[in-house]
Amino acid sequence: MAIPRAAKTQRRTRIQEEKEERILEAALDVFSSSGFRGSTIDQIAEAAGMSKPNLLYYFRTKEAIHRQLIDRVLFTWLEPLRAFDPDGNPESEIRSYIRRKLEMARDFPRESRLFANEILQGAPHIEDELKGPLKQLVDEKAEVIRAWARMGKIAKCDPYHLIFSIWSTTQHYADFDVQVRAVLGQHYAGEGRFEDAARFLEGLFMEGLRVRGGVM
Amino acid sequence: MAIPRAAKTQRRTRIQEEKEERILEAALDVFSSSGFRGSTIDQIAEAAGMSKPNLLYYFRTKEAIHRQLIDRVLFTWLEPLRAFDPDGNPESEIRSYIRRKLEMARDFPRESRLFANEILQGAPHIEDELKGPLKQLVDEKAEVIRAWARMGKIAKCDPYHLIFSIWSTTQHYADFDVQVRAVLGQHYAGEGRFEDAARFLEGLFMEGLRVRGGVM
DNA sequence: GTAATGTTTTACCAACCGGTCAAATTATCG
DNA sequence: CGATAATTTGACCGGTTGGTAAAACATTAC
Repeated sequence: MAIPRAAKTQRRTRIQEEKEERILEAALDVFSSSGFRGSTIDQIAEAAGMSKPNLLYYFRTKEAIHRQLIDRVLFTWLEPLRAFDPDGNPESEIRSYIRRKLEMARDFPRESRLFANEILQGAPHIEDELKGPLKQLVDEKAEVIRAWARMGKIAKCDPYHLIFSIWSTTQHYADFDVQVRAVLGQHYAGEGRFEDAARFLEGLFMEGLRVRGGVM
Repeated sequence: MAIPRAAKTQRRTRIQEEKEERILEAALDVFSSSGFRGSTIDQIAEAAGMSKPNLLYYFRTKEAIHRQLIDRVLFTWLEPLRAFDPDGNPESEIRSYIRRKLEMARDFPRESRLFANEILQGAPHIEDELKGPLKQLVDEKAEVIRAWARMGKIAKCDPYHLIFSIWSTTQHYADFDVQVRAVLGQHYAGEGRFEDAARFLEGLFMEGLRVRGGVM
């Protein structure tokens, strides 16, 4: 009997693991460039090299694929912020946070766009995660930044808007890649733009946060 | 005979103007929150309070609505950058550019999201405008900024990445509004976040661009 | 080998989608 | 008023969409 929809079984087979991985990989491609509503199961199935009913054997609905993808991405996406060390040196912590976020924009642009698409369209699937775990993490790190400012290690500033500005400036290179490419023209070639961006952003934030007359 | 599809006539009637406006207004709502592919004519028609065939009497295709909307938005969207004055004071020019972009994010978030959706999904409808008029304008203003740096009025920096960072930080408050709301929680209420953002961003960019040891 | 389980395919469905058509209705103008 | 043009509606169409059912096929366990 062929009842079990890959869920009834306790143990996942080798084929299941492979196929699910292939589906998620394909879905990342499709969802990140068309958004949830604009993507079709057929597109994902084709990108994954299988038929639609076959794909639906592994994931019962389009939502199920999307949810699993979002969950996975959200976790790794916050990794750099989690790594923010309260006991570290403020300058190097912020500098390396910027650098890591920029590396992620460079190396995982699809993940960034998947996330951006979701937020842009009102985050219908992840509102809870934003208000829960995300807010909690940001609150925690904001307090760290505030403490640094109190100790005079960096200029006084609103830590939330500081974090927003680091998010937006770095993710811009993934999310608005087409625009960046159009504007930079020939200078876009290769990955040089990421080095230029890193230099610019590190300069901006380091000078912008420097305590006047002192060293960070 | 009822042939004319609102195009054959030279003169637009009062009804035509009103209805077209209502359709574009409704389409802005729908497109900005679902993207092009994710939006349906039915949704737009319902939001505009008319039947689908009636809507299609004014705009022949879904693309036609979208194109007109994009054209209109793109023009006003670049207005602040156009206003950038080469002969003005660098500090106040940059400061007021930031402020104006932030005001637009506050007052026209749907327009920002429409644009963001389009870029995110690969800008299939406006690639030419990005590579043409947009690039040209940015090139021109980048040269202005570079000149200011050469004259020692602001710190040396890559003008393109400066512009990108102003775009991204300001538009973030429109495009990622849901996330900003989730993270700020109760502090999101009202429009105070825009004043906080303005204060933070002006500080960041003003200090970040200040020539060390001198005044801008 | 064979029986049980796991995987893939073919055929299909109801709902939705962008868009058309012709007829009915309403506004405009002399 | 009547005629003409502008607008609105309802019925419809072919193609796509998310998803299902069942049978065919492959794999594994004994």
